[in-house]
Amino acid sequence: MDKEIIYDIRQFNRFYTKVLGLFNNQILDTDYSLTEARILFEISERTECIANILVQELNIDRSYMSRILRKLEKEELIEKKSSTIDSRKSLLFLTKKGEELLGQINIQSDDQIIQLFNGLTDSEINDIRNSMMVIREKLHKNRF
Amino acid sequence: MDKEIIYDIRQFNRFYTKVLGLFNNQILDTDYSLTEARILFEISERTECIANILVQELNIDRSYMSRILRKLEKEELIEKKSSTIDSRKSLLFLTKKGEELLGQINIQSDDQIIQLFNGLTDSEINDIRNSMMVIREKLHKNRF
DNA sequence: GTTAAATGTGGACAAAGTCAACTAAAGGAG
DNA sequence: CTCCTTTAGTTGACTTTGTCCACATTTAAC
Repeated sequence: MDKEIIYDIRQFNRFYTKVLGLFNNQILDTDYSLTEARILFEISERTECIANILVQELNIDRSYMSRILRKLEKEELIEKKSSTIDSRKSLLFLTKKGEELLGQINIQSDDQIIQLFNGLTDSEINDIRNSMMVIREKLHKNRF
Repeated sequence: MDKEIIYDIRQFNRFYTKVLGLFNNQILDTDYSLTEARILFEISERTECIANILVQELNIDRSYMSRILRKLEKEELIEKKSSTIDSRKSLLFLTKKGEELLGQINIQSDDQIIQLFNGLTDSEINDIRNSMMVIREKLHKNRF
């Protein structure tokens, strides 16, 4: 593989690390971290969500996940319901309060995107979007 | 701005958070963190690098940066030379050992890229690369 | 039925990051 | 030059985040 291509990819990775870093630090007038937000998001997207899926999906240590979930439960953002078919597992659900928080987070995240694209023309925005789709599709095929 | 576009962008951001996460956790059979690697990289890229530039560029707290640099100096990866024209500043340089480490890190990082693209055709790789260039250019114009 | 694997928890700890107070030097404005 | 402000960096005390290991329980596999 060409050195120059690798160079460009790494340059993009550094660049996008910075973009995401700004996004994720800025994340939230709420008192919750990016990780917690991602967990809430994943729970809301899945019909039968258990801790171990989150561990794999978000690449977080099991014990750490356990503690985060306990905290979220304590703050009544999520509920755990022990599975009837496999009592090792707990099914995870957002509470009303959790859904509301996630809603807030989504609004703020949308705002961040809007700011990121502020000043660009519709056509430029569309170019970026299409480029993102290309990257995601191609790499997705390839294990991600 | 269209809801659907925002949705796609955020999907990409989640996706690429995961990609970079894997990269950066995997980062290194060496005993150094991503942040330390980035600092070494930035020092090597600049002719007159001082701590405060790194603070701004990498978005890291001043006090934290101070400690990291002290550690890197102690491990003889970098050197500080107090500026003659402004004695508040220290100019930062990689030592031989630091350059060697960065070299190793670069080799490993290149390998990661190669793995990421493993199985894709040259044409697909080029599509991805071009897409990355588009994103970087357009967003770069826009403050990043 | 015994062994192995999966799921989750808890303790103890280490690494990463933050906040505020501080020193010291440089850059003005008068 | 003197006073004030800004910039660069350091230090202490702290919180948050993340890791490692041992463990209990339950299910799956042979």
